[in-house]
Amino acid sequence: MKNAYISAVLQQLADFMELNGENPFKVGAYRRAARAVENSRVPVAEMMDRLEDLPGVGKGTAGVIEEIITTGTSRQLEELRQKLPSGLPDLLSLPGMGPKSIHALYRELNITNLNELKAAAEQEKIRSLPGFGPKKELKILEAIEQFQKRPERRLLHEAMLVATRVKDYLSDDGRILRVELAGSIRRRKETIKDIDFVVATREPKEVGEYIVSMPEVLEIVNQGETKVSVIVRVEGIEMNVDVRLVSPSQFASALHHFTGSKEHNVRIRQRAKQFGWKVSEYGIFDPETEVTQTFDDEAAFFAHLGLPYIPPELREDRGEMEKAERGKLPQLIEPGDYRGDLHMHTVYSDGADSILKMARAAREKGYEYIAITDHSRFLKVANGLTIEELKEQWAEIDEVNKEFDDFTVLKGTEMDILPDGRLDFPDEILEQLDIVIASIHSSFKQDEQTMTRRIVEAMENPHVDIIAHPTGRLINRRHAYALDMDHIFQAAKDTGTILELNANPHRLDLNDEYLKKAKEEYGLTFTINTDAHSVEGLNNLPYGIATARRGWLEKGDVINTLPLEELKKRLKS
DNA sequence: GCCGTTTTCGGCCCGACTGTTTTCAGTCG
Repeated sequence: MKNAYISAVLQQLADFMELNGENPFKVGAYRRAARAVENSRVPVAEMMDRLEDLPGVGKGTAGVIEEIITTGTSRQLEELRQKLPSGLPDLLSLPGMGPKSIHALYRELNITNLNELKAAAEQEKIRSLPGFGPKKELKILEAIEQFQKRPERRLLHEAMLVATRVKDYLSDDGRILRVELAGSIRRRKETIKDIDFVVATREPKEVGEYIVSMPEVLEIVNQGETKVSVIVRVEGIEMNVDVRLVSPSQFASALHHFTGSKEHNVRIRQRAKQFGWKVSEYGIFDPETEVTQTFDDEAAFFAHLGLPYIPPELREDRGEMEKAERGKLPQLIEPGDYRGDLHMHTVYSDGADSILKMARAAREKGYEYIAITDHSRFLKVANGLTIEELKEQWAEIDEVNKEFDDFTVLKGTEMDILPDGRLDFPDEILEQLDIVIASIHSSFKQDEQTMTRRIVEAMENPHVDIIAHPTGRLINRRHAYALDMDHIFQAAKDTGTILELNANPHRLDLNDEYLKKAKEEYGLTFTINTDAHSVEGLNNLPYGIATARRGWLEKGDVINTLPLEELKKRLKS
């Protein structure tokens, strides 16, 4: 039984308990247990005898976890399901609706799902309940409308485009003394709902006026002394932007606070409490001296709590606090560590630019090498190369290499793994290439066993160096193929195959969580590549680096940081 | 329900905002 399943049952149990009016701390305890299970590196089902080793798991929740492992569910959850309508937990996801309101509506008006809630609000039945009124009724209707429209989370690169425009505008005003991105976009999550900024100023009112008069603003959601919230449209992308206005001395604390994540902030406050202090967005308050300590930057903020600087990408409560406390934070990979891109396409297959143009653009970026990896003959839609065309390309690469004495173009391929698991080129071709990437572009719907075997067999070929975009997901568009990832990671370890982190912001594949798991549990090595189909595509690298950092990767985990000669040694012969 | 350099009971992260009140409960990030 997978940890994700056990964790989901615990979450459901917590939702139902909350709706049932249980002690909020008890509910919180179950949520914490769910998180601990989700984050456990070991399958929890294999550690039944020491469940209480998990942080936040005690006698009570250990018993429930054991029950879930043995019976697939929990008796308490089933009883609550009998008692409460199954649609109630869905209502928790409506903004402005918490357990108390939902339970009151159920108790007083027998509302059990979204449709009944909508009908009751439209018939103005809600306003007469104690604690509710006309405004709340209207808010409920708006929330339902918003929810049904489902404003999908935007991809990171779209959010960055909007954020960059807004930041430029903010930086132009002399009354704004400091400005930084905060929230999930600063942590570089793969999708973003709102763009958060923290701004330091002594004239919040005037700056608020300046913000709402930005030409790209479509709508002012909220304009106060401490927060301005607007909807902007930049190049057709509409997003919500929240700007927090603070005094210069509060800036560092506010930046930390609004960067989050929420879970990370909880851990920070708990630590401060050990010293008897209170952390808020304004600083760290010591009740004994009644002094609120402020900081010049985040590093000073962390130092005050006896911690090293924790990079934003790690602030997810995935173990960074424990590591920071012991001085064992990873030295995350930096953009400057990167020496060359090993996956890109040219006019030979479905790319837009020539080998020479790609090479020159990469050299301009300061790279020492690239690999040209056009598609193979099976992939007709992408104009995949025949063996003859591949050999013509080798001749051209040799010509291009004559132009440089400080830069090298490697001969590669992105070769298809065929639906039956065979590879698209024979070994006598593969052995002549510097680098062989294998990947799947067909028959996505095969079952888990077949799909996993396809990839594992490709890894077992002694010439295959890399598996590109291993799970095949397209964020917000297509799910990952059905794969047994533990099996894939084990096979990568056994065969010395390198897994790609594809930096295309639509892919980011492997994702942050798989990277962390593959590194920590299997000790794998990775490669970060843009999969560029044009010179512009090379610019996607920062999204790959950011995702690698979210996956706790260090320089030594990524082959693109190696000098050319060492890279060649690391690749299979 | 969990937990302990304030340790086996009594807390559990903090402050702002909103809409409902007439001093506060609920929700959010």
